[in-house]
Amino acid sequence: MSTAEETDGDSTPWGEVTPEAARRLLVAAVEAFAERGYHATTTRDIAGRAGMSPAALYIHYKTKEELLHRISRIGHDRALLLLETAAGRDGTAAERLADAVRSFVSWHAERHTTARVVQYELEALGDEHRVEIVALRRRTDAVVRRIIGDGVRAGEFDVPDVPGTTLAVLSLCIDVARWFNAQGSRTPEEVGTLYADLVLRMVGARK
Amino acid sequence: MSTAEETDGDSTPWGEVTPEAARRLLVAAVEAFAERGYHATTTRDIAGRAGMSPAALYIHYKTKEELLHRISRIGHDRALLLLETAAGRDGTAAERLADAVRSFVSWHAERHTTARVVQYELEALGDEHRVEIVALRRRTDAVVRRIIGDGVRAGEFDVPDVPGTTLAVLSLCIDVARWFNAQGSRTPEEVGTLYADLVLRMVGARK
DNA sequence: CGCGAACCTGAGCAAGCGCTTAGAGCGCTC
DNA sequence: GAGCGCTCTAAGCGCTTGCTCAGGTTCGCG
Repeated sequence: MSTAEETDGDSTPWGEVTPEAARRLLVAAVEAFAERGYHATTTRDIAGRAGMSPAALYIHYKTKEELLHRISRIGHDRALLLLETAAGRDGTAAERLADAVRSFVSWHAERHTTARVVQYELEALGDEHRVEIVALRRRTDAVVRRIIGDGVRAGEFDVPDVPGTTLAVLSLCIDVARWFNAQGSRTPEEVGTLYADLVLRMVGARK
Repeated sequence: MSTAEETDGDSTPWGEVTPEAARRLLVAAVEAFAERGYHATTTRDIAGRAGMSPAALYIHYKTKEELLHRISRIGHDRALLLLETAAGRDGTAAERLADAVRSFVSWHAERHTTARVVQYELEALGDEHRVEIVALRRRTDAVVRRIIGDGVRAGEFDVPDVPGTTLAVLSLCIDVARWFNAQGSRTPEEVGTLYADLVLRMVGARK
């Protein structure tokens, strides 16, 4: 944990953001956006949380919207990586689906501050940036749809409506970011396990 | 449909809001809040959509936040009424749960513009108003939990974690407001039916 | 030591914000 | 038909917003 730097795990969440001042600003922005929402957050608030003057923000980022885009891009990349890793492992469709849901959901719970911004501030992005992010989300959808489709073809699952069920599964997982509370009684891993079970039921996985 | 006025159904969505100018403003606010979010919406935009000057808004509402509160209050009341009606009917727990989910979800799809504001702009409310709305949401949660609990006690459902499953079911239903698109390929009723089936699977209802 | 690049601040600009005020128009009653 | 209450508008106030810019500090490097 101390010497790890670019191992791409979750050890240093914003390790790819340099220099350090830019990372501090970005972390401050994540907190502020998650608490109040993008539009209700001022650049003065972000700079203040990072211990800087408002003008310092514009040395590292062209606009407030660019900050949101960086957060959204990195967050989507990480979430997609989690899903694709689980989907690519060996095992039955049920095992891969459970694994994917468990890691995707526990990430949304563990890092719910980031996830809230990533999942619910999409519409504040500018047109070009939004197009880029929407493409990532389509890949996310495709990964889940593929696992469910595999399970249906293998006779493991009973799913009358694959696209609809895919949508519902992803919607269920994403919404964890909205309600999860760190002070609550469940750990991120517990929520991940619960949700993996619920999703297996949704696709009619044989026990 | 033509002569119905105060029958409390969904025939005249904002029928309880009078006078007509106040209703026009409220409908305009719902559209604007749903499209851009509360904080990104200006009072000039709301008044403009209602065909009035900005000052006209303040004859009918004390502040912009009061508008949001009225929308949120009426929307929560309606959604809660749908759930309680379904929950209070005769039938097995599975029938009541399916009924509740179907009507709750198809309302969120049909009136997704309103529902988006109601469900996702909670945090923009002032402290007192938010407390009031949160109380309504707890009642919503209690209704669903009760049906699921009934089903477990009757041996109809297999649910290891009732509070967790209740949370997941409501989360799934509510999130319909976020992704539903009127131009999409599914009707609100189709989504309601699909979701009722998925929820019955989640609670392990016997076929 | 001298110099340039990188980083940051204090002050502030133009624009837009929520909301207020003075008064106009209109339909109602007595 | 004068007076009154209700509804609405034009104008604008005070403030905050995202963002800029000239200048200062710090640092590595010759």
